[in-house]
Amino acid sequence: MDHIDRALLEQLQQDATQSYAALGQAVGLSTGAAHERVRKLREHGAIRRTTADVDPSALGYGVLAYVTVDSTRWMGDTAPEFAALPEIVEAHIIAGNASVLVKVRTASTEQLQDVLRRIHAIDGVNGTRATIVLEPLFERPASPYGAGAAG
Amino acid sequence: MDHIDRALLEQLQQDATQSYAALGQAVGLSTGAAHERVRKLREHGAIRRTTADVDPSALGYGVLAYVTVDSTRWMGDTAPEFAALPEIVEAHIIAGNASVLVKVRTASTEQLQDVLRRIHAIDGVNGTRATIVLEPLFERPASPYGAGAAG
DNA sequence: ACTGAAACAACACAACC
DNA sequence: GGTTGTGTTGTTTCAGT
Repeated sequence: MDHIDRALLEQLQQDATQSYAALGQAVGLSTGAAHERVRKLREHGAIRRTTADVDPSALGYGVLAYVTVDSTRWMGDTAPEFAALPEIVEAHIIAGNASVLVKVRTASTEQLQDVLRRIHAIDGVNGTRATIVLEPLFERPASPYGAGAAG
Repeated sequence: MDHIDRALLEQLQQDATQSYAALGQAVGLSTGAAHERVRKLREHGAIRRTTADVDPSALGYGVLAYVTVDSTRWMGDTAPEFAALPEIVEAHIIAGNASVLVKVRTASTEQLQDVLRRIHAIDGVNGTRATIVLEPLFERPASPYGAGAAG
């Protein structure tokens, strides 16, 4: 994981459709070498997958909310329960007042309410607090670059 | 935006590297027709881009936090200020107690503290509350499917 | 709008440095 | 680990329906 690998990752985050020739040129490598580097980045899990960034509103999901979940038990093994709700796009164990923070996309506030109901049905859950997003300022499908972290 | 388009979007979210031939086969279309459909989905913005999903920890970003930001003024025009901090991967205007919710990735808690310091330096900001993620249960780079929303 | 085929470009593998 | 070359595969365009 050197500076060339990081440059490749940055390029591929911006546009994963470009050819290995273009990719190589961007980082100062031949087509074959760029290809081999990317293959290894995939193999080692640095690139988890390459995916289409789909506009949620194109699918009718106009409501975005973050929900903190209170519980009466340890929630570290509840990933399957939350993942079973397709409207939940992220779930995290957090430090602080609540146990779990989830990110939810729905078509309507009615549907959001239904998701809250289903979260309440999960064993150990005894409370939720939803925060509705009025306007997304931006969502980068990206990890930070140029922020000085070491790989 | 019919059921075939939705099937294409789902396929491409799972794996954007597959060939148009495979894509067409998955949705019951010829190579050329699949290609034309995907071209239009890109053109109309349903597919914003195709991107590599990079593991943040591979880049040394092991700390994930959500920060609510309090302010003394309307924050609807502050997207550039927040976007200028590369560690901020999402920013939203929210309803509720705080004005803005941001998602932050850093290499360390020290670096997180530095981000908080720079958020405080934004005009109108008069408070932050950080919630540290102890363990991400899952993050889907996906919009929900099969959740009953209309396109 | 989809099909099928032909021209073109990119990928994947190999031999070598 | 890199480059350059070559057969194979996928992409892209277009006439026909």
